[in-house]
Order: sequence, then C-alpha cells, then structure tokens
Amino acid sequence: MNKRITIKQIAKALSVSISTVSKALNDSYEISDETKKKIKDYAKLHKYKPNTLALSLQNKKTKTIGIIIPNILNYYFARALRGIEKATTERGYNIITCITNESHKKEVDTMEMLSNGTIDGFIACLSVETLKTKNFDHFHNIIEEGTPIVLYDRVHKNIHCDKVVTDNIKSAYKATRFLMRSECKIIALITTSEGLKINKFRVKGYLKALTKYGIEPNENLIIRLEDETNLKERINHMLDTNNVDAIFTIDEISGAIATQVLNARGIQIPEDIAIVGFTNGILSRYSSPPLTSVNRFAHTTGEVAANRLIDKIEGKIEFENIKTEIIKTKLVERDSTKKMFVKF
Amino acid sequence: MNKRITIKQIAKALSVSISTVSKALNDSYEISDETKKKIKDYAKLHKYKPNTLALSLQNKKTKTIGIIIPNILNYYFARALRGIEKATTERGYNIITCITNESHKKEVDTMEMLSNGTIDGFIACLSVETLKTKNFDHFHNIIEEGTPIVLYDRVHKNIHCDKVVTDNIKSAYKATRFLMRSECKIIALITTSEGLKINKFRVKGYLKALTKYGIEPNENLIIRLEDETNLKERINHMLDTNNVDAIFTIDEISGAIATQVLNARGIQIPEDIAIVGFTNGILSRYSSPPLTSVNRFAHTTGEVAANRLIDKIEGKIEFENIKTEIIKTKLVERDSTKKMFVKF
DNA sequence: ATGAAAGCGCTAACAA
DNA sequence: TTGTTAGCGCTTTCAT
Repeated sequence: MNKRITIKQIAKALSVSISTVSKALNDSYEISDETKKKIKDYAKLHKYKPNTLALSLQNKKTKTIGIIIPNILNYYFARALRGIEKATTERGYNIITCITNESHKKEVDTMEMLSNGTIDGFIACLSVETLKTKNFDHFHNIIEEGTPIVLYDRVHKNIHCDKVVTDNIKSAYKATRFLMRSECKIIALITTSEGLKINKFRVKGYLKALTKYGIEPNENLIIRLEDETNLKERINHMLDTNNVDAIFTIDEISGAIATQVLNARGIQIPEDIAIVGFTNGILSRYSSPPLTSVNRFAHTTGEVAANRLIDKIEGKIEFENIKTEIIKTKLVERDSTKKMFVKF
Repeated sequence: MNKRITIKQIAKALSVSISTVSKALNDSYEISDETKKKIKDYAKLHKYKPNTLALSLQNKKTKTIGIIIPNILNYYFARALRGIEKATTERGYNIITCITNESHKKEVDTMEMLSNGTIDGFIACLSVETLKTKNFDHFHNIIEEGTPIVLYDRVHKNIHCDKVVTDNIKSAYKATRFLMRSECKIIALITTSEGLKINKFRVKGYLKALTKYGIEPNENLIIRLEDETNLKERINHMLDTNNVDAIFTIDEISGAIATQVLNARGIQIPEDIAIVGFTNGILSRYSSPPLTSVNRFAHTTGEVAANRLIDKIEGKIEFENIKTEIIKTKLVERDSTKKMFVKF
C-alpha cells in the first residue's frame, strides 16, 4: 500500500524547500533547469499527483459542476446527461450527478449540500414536487450567494437564471398539423402528468392546431392521466366509444403503450390509426411499427446548458446577463404515420 | 451577491476565537450554552455553511465516490446508477459520475484525475475498449495506492478487487431451457459484442442447454454481430433459409429488433416463433407483444456494490478482504413465449 | 535561483 | 470555558 506522495515529501527527499518544489512542478521561470529536472523526475518516479482538494481550497474554484436530474431512467434525461458530460469534459470540468427522484426534499438537500464550495455551479432540472409546491427558496438562496445556475427542460419563471428549454407549444402544434395534413381527422390526445407546465404547453399546441384548422376539440378524445397506470384500459375504452384515426401522445411511453393496444386489437398502424409520440427515444425507434415522433435534442440541450454555465463560471458572461435558450425540435417520420407529400 | 461566510468572520464579528466558533458549531461540551447560542444564532442568521473542501482536506475523507459508467443510454447502467445513488445517499455519500463512452482513454483519464483526494473509492464498470486491450494499469495503480474499488457487471480476473456480477451462464441456460420446455425445438440465438466476456458466457449458457437436452447446436441459427447494424437483414435472411420456432437474444435491443422483424413479416409471436430477451428493461415491457426476458437486478447490483465499497471505505471490512458477489436473475414471463405449466 | 512565511477554511491538541 | 497554535497540501508574495 503505496500512499500518495506530497510536495512536502518531495522537498524533504531532495533537501529543497516546499516552494521550490511547487514552482518547479509548475514550470516557473524562477527555477533552474537542473533543479526542475531533478524534481520532476522524482515526482514522476513516485507518481506524484497534486491534491485536487488543496488546489480547490486555494483557488476557490473546484472545476466541478453539480447536475440535478429528476429521473435517470427517463431516456431524455439520460441523453441530456450525456450532452452535459461531453461539454463539461471538453472544457475540463467534472460533474457531480444527483438524482432527485422527483422529490423536493432530495433536491433541496443535495443542492444545499453541494453549494458549500464543492461545486462551481449547477445545471438543474426541477422535480415534479418542486414544481407543484412552487417552493424555490433553495434556488433563490444559491443564486443570491453568487453561484451560477442553468435550468433545463422543466423551468419556472420565478427562478431568475439562465434556462434551456424545448419549444413545446410549437412542437405539439406542428405534430398535430402533420397528422391533419396526412389526412387524419379525428385526432385523440394522451397526456400524462399534466401538472407539468411542459405538458400543459404540449396540450395547448395540440388544441391550437385543431382550432386553427377548424376542428372543434372533443374532450372524449383526450385522455388525461397522472401516470401510465390504467392507460391501456383508458385507451381501449376510448376506442370502444369513439371513432379515431390518429393518436398524439405527449410522451414516449404513452406512444408505446398506445401501439401495444392497437396491435393487440388488430388495428393497422398507420392505415387505420396513426400515432405520433413526443420525445424521440429508444422506444419510438424499437416499437412495432417504429413510431413517428417529435425529436427533442436532449444532447444539444445538455451541451448548451453546460457551455452556458461554464461561460458564467469563467466570467466570460456576466452573472447578471440572463438568457433563455429555446432548443427547436424536429419531427422524425417513421412508420406509424402515413407518408405525406405536402411540405410543412 | 451575498458571499458565503466563514468561521473566521463569525469569530471576528462576535469577538471570540476561531476555535471557539468551531467548537460551538460542533456542539462541543467545552463551550458554554450562552456562547454556543450566540454563535449558532449568528451562524444561522448569516446562513453559515461549513466549507466541504476544507473539511475533506482535514479528514482525508471526502465522502464522495467516483462512479464509472460505460454508457448511460444503456437502461441497465441507468438502473444500476440509480441503485448506487440510493445506497450512497442513504449512507451520506455523494457520487461523481463519469461516462466513458466505452473509451479506454477516457476511463484512464477520469480515474487518474479523481484519485487525487477527490474521491474515497470507485465503483466502476470496464469499458469495451479496456476489456479488449486488457490494459488494467490504472486499476493496479489505484488499488496499489490504497483506494478501494468495486467492479460491477463487466469485470476481469486480472483486477484484484471486489466485484458484483450477474450469473450469465446460468441465466442464459435457464432461459434456453425455458424455451425448450415450452415446446420450442429450433432455437435461434442473436448475440452482439461477443468480445465481451459477459456475452460469451451467455452464448455458452445457450449452447450448454441445447447440448444438455440433446440438441445439436446449429451455426446457421446463430447470428453474431458487433452491434445492431444490419441485424434486421441478418434475421430476415436466417428466417428465409431456416425453420425457427424460437429466438433467444443476448441483449434487449436485439430482442426488440427481432420483434419488429417478426411483426413486419406477419409472423405470430409466440405461436409461430417465441422470443426471449436478456436484460429486462423498458424495451421488453413496451414491445408488441411485451417480451419475456431475463430480468437482471441492476438496481440491486448498484446497491450491493455501493454498500460493499462504503464498508471498505469506513473500515468495516478490511482492504484485503476481496469478494465477488453474484446477483441472481429471474425470468420474467410476458407474452412473447407460450405459457408453460412445467415448473423449473 | 532558492527559501521562508502567510493563507485558503477548518479541526484538534494543548495552554491558559 | 476560551484561546493559541499547528497542520491538512498547495500557491504565492516577499526575502535572501
């Protein structure tokens, strides 16, 4: 067991002072080449590595960023994390990842815990619970202390910081319009966790598209749920009691479940009923048939958030200079919708 | 912008010594109640939070664990991370998460970077590249330095440390046997990244089951690929040229893709061809039909690894006491296989 | 060219 | 009960 070596030990071993060692290792012009060489050789031989903690304590910079993720099993967040990881690594930062599991308490606890010199800034996505209780004190405190924060995906106007979001209304509007243009007339909607603003926006986009094209929204065609429990029953019931030729779902899992229900009923996709999902992930790609879906650029979102934060940390952007970046989406056509030749 | 306050400032403000403040905040019996109260009130008022870095530098313990993940988009790893996160949080540890994207260099770089006082130990899964090149120097070095490591899922015998793995041979054996017992006779196999030992083991389990039940393995029924590219074509070709009544896949994505191919060909699942996948995740659950699959307890794996590591860090287990834990799997029956009434 | 000393924020042994 | 001091590993003035 070969404990780590410190500059102090190097100094003693070579009978020079600690500061000489420090300077030599940092290639200071003050140190003679031979001394440098001697010290560096010794350091290499003994696998010297500077203690990051001591450095951070000194510089008041840790080169570490705290990442707050509500749910890592959500493919969107996993992709966003990857984007964050890529950008931070490129710029020489580490990340401390914390998963809140949508709990407000966990979010507050971990953020409090980290904002003590451990991290230089946060990239955070609000938990469902925080969004519901609207208690943002922890954010206010941390921002007040001068720690930069970038919020992504699930944000709130009462938190004054940089944000990176998806254009939910427009994306849902376009997806719905796409269905209408591919000759669907009776478009059902499935929405989960409507408490979330981002989902409300998607519903809004759907309704807006219908209205715009002169279709009266019909509440019987809208399934509103907290989560996926009973979704199959609800879809079956809707299909039993309504004529439907398309389903638009506010998230990916609902899209996959709708597909399962239609397949089980022997309904042809897209000939009888077309499906469009939101958030293009692994489920859309590997469903039978593969699902047409609104692709959200999670990876980009993560990268943009990370770069913005690091710019703030490094003073390339002033702390007070707040901005909200909107990441556009793109509809990915697969086999769950009819081919369409009208451009849009 | 309300910078963080230090004990030094508190001391000055209240005209007491720094150590008095330190002791008071730590509820030392040496300090009088009134002084304590005065100091604590002041601290609370000014939102004092101890600087974690300074504490860590002092204790030589950071209460932080480095997590090495090859690919966060892999549902299995995401679940394992969740298990790790749960266990570490419960025991008061933070995690620094690093994604290697299967790159050896990234793995070496991040591990070197963190093993400088930043973390108390590692929970790591080897990248494909590391496994291929068999270069484990970074592990040897870190272990040599006295930093505890727990390897999970993808491990190697040349690395001498604690491990948490899946019982791959046995699981594949049982899955194959299950297919035979549900009256399948011609069982195809799909395997990706066969370079990985864990996948080799699964193939081995499959072959073992066939042999055991007197079936001669047939190479025409085995599709070996590096990744999913061309998998659909390969499956189609196999089905064109062979009679098959079951497909066993070494991973989840291949299972989903096989399902897509069968559905596209209008083949009934499981009546015409049954499917069993490996690693039970979101794809198995939401395929049409939902897939019978070998459930690996990723969450448990993560928890076990984390607890073992923390026990090591806290000296509850001696450093030299090395162990490999095997996490059992369980076949989850869904609709892609025929119902079976024989117990096994 | 090299070294002594102070300090980053905190704890702890020892003194008063 | 309170304070002084040294030290965790390192950088950085300021002397020498």
